[in-house]
Amino acid sequence: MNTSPAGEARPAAGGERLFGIGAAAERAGVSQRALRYYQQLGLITPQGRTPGGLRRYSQEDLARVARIRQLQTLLGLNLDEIALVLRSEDRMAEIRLAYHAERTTCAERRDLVRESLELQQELRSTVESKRLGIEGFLTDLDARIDRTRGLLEQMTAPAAPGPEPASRSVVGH
Amino acid sequence: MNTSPAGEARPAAGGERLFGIGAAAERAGVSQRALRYYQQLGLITPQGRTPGGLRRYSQEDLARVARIRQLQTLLGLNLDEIALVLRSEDRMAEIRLAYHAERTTCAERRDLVRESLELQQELRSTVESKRLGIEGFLTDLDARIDRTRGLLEQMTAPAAPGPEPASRSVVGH
DNA sequence: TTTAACCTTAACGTCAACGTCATGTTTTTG
DNA sequence: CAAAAACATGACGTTGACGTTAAGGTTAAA
Repeated sequence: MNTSPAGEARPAAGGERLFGIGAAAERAGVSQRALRYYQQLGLITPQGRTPGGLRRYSQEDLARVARIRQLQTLLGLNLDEIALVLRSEDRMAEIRLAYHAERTTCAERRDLVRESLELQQELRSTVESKRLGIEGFLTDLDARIDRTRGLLEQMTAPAAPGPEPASRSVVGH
Repeated sequence: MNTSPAGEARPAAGGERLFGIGAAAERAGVSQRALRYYQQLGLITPQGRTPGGLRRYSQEDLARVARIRQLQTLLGLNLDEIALVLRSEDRMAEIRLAYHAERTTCAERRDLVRESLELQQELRSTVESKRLGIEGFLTDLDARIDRTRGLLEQMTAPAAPGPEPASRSVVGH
């Protein structure tokens, strides 16, 4: 990671402020290399370039990077799978816009929407199962923690006043 | 992955049936290489070996492999982190047994228990945040799915009978 | 006992997701 | 405008988690 002093946002004329790759990387919490790599894989395209060829990232771009990271770390998808998801989402937005403008419903687009819906539902089911898994893991872990706490209590307070050796609930210290 | 015909369990004498690495791998849903690799990293040690040196896995071993996979795929931990978790769990079980046998509470062990508790709590917090993240992701995804469904409906049924163009709920097909 | 199936260790290969130069360009700052 | 800071492209390096031979031993079945 670079030790650059946090480059500023550059307002051009319209008002949408853009970031150089350094500032963008810092804000997104990834390396510059990662940003270039994502671009190479077609995951993002910085909103523009300076006349000299330097990348300029918009906040929208940054949000996209955040989404990439989310899909990566939360769901454990690899970058190819992420590309699929993002492309599908992009197509949806595009179609939505087109539909909003001209009210034409051509069958080709309908099929694309159907396709997107299926992918979303597939994604949903994998995420749901992941949620269940994590939930199960958590309750199990809580049980373990309870037991560990119990043991620790027993070890620290050896003289028990009450004559009940078979208790198993948390007292909420 | 091997195309071996699903080796059988080998009952020795006591009754605890053991599996060769092929059968173990198949049951655990990992490759033989993975099992050896886990062993190399100290994550598992097959319960025993044949006189000739072949690994024998118990069901307990298989459960351990399942836990490794769980920590890997569900939480996204790497094998080094998994090693830490498992070692801590092992120490806990050991101490629990020792405490059960001789009632002695030496300070050294108490500290280990405390240490384990802290690790468990740390793990819990990361898992909890992961759960929250996934939950958020899911509700967001559900909203997206809703919107996609809505668009699809609009595109398939263009002739609207009722004069209300601003509806936004699911009808539950 | 002789296979055939299964297993051993050792060593090199692979693949994703970047990290890390090297070298030259662009932009910003004083 | 000159130096400093930020960036571009290209190419090679790294790391984790295995995959894949290679060259043999072990075990179960016939």
